[in-house]
Amino acid sequence: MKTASPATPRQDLSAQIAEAIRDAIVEGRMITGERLPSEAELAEQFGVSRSTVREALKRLAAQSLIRTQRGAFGGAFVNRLSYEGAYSQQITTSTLLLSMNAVSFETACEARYTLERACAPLAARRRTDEYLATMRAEIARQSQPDLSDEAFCASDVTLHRAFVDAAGNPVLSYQLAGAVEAMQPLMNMITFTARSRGEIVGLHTALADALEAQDAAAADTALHRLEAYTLTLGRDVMASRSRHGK
Amino acid sequence: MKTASPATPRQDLSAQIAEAIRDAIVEGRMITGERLPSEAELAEQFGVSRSTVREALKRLAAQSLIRTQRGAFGGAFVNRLSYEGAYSQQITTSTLLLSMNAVSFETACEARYTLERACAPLAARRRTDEYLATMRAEIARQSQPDLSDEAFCASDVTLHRAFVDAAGNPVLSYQLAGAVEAMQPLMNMITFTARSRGEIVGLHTALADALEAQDAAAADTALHRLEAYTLTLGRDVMASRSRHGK
DNA sequence: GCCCTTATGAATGTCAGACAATTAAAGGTC
DNA sequence: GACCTTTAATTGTCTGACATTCATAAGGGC
Repeated sequence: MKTASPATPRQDLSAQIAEAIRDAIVEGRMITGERLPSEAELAEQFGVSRSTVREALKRLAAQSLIRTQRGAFGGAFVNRLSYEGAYSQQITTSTLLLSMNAVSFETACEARYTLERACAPLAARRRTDEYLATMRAEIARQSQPDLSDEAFCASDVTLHRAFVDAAGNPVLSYQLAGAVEAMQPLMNMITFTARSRGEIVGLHTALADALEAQDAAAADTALHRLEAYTLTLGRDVMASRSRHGK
Repeated sequence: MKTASPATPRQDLSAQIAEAIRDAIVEGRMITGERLPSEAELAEQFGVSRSTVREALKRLAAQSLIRTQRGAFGGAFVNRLSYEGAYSQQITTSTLLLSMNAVSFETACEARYTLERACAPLAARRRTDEYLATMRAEIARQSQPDLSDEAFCASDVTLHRAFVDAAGNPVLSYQLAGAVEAMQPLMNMITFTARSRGEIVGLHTALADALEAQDAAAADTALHRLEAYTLTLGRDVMASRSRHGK
């Protein structure tokens, strides 16, 4: 049946088939939850072997466009692409992009805080007690002197995500997830002294206070100062790294 | 050799292998441009068949973590994850998220313009003649009355991406690419009247003027008004859609 | 009739082996 | 040295088989 596309043998068959199915999903010809034909049927439809179809399906699964289920009445189903799924993909891509050293600490830092500041007006307007409580709790945790650097960073991420979520826009949260989480590996390289922790906790407190008072300008200021301070910390690490060779 | 992980048979072998290789790449044990062992070698190393390895590799290829080359001295190579690659993945994920109707037009619109406004201060400070010229050119195109709605939307995207790129931060551009491009399918549903086009072109001109004058506040205002206007247009479409069934 | 156990069949997951297609490099010819 | 041919390595594809999973149907005990 192979329709023999005239001059498109540039890609693998599996890539072409993956693309065809992806288009069907994106264009709404297949709806969420719908079951794809079985691998054997797809193989026949596209005029290829089952292995080729399977490779195509694995490509789609890697983008979490479909999920597969074994057993009777199993098969491949169109995924809903939940926010969580989108988040994790977003984070994976962003982390990759940064970890491949194509991006300087300065650039990543600037992007992250610029985006975060964008949330400030919405967060100040919409913040609920729930998110405020999360931020306060993380600030308390960050004040414990026996906290490891990794745990401090993780808490930092949690706090900032609470701030972003307080803006009450899931698409914004999704976009920011990448920016905030992807910075963590870079932040993890920083050894936090007691003094720098104190400084950061102070700025976090200012941020939480601003949100509580629904003062967007104050939140903006706190984030500006946090960016500046993070930048100096990061620069120190980068400088000492390049001094000690690689 | 199968190390028989104690209690992790939750995933397919191909997914496990993909994850193992992905970790190796992310953690820097494999560097950009490096060649992976051949499929046959990987199959032996992991104690699985070649098909299983291939499925794992397809998963990684779908995330553009690797690229494959046929022939002698071919194989799978660790990809650099260029900005373009990251862009397109970002766009795919964002588009999917929006197109699956899990997101309202209002939410998407708010997120998009909130993020774009975040770029205003940087863009106003750093804008070069190049990006200004691109914006002016797109405004001129949008003023042509015989332009199709699709072309109008595409030009809109180009203009807004020029604005974002003017901020001079590639990470920011990458993050925004998703927000801006993913809106296009939603915008494409809008039929632009001559009046609405005029309104939009006027706001675009105000945005370009603000950038030229390096006036961040004016750019912010223009984007606010653009958001408000886009929202009314979108609401009209949604309303008429729900009236006419479906 | 009701519940528990046991087939059954359809589907994915995995394997093994084969061949085709591609490609860079080595070797040969002039 | 330039050009052509061979070669070997590697991915791409196909075929057929078996293992595994799992909802449903069938059967048996009470």
